[in-house]
Amino acid sequence: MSPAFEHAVLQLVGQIPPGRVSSYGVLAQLAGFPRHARHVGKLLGQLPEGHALPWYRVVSSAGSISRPGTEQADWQRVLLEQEGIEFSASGKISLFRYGWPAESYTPCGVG
DNA sequence: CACATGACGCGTA
DNA sequence: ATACGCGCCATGT
Repeated sequence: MSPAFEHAVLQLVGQIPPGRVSSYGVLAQLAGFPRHARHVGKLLGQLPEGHALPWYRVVSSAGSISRPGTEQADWQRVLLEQEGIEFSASGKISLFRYGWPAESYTPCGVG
């Protein structure tokens, strides 16, 4: 992937406020690379251990944590809950409520 | 070039 | 709401 892609995505991830979440697809689009959702996930997975980015604030478009069953997923849920995010019984997050930026998660794109 | 893989997303059943 | 199939784009074999 182009450095521009990585730069844009990583910067966006850093902009996600505590207690809020964003999704792969939305980040890709905001970064200027629509339909590159998979690459956002790829990028986050390639992040080194000592990074300061809130990678855990990124979930799938359905509001669920990716790669269930892995330590990453387990840890991610804990971190999100620590920021006050609530999970449904099926382990999903309400993007309508916690999604960031809000414009990207409102029914008609209007706030 | 063909085939397989991946922290995804959407439409349909 | 859940499960399956297919599209998407880059990378490795």
